[in-house]
Amino acid sequence: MVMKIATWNVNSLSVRLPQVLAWLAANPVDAIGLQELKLTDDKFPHDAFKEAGYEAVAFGQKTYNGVAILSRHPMADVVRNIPAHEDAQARVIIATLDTPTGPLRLINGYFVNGQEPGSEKFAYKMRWLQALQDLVRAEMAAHPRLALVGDFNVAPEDRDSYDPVGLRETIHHTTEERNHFKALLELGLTDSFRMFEQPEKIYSWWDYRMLGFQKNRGLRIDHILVSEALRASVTACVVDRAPRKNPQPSDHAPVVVTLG
DNA sequence: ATGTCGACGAATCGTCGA
Repeated sequence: MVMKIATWNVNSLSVRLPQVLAWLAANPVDAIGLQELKLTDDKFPHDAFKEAGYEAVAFGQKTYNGVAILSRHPMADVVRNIPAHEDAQARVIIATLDTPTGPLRLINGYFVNGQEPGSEKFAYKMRWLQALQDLVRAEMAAHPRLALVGDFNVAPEDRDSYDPVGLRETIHHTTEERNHFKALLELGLTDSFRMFEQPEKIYSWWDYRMLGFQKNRGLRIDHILVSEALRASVTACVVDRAPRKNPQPSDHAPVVVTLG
């Protein structure tokens, strides 16, 4: 029973809905975490996704942020944001997917960007990452089959950046951010992309400016982490660059994990 | 500092965030 789970920062679901529907038609994944919806829940296109075969749970807000999970399998026990962490920004949604191989806890996050080290936004990123870590620890204790997906806004290693030297200790590259990523791995999660031999210079985000995509000046900041119980069934993890070539693309590409 | 998107409010652009 092959199952696929994806993550995609769509940078405005209103603008990107046709592309998301087209991608799902070509890639009928079991579930996908979406980030940066930039719309309120009353505007969430439940009907369009239902026609495509997906139930959705959403946690949106006006203008910024906003996350959702689409699933072909029934969802339950939905959590919005980090319960122990007061936050005006809609960045996390969690659901249990009732899959043929058993329940799968899916945590979908739009991690804080952080602007630049030393800024107030960076301090918020650090607090948020700590709160998320505590939440993931608790979720893992309750749900052995767990995946953490989303736009992490962290390039975990130098090979995840087009210019690790020039961008050393800048945002997405700092030791503090990378330590938070490592802390998630130390909880027992595995970066599914790095379970496999991958081509060099594979990224999931490219700046809109300066022909970033055309020059492959990107970062791998969108990730799918899996728990020990899921790890054995992972057979592939790929970035799908194709949607980045669309007219009016998101600045991010989808990442897809296959569970065999 | 710049570049390019997208949302927003109050403009037919300026500002913010990424």
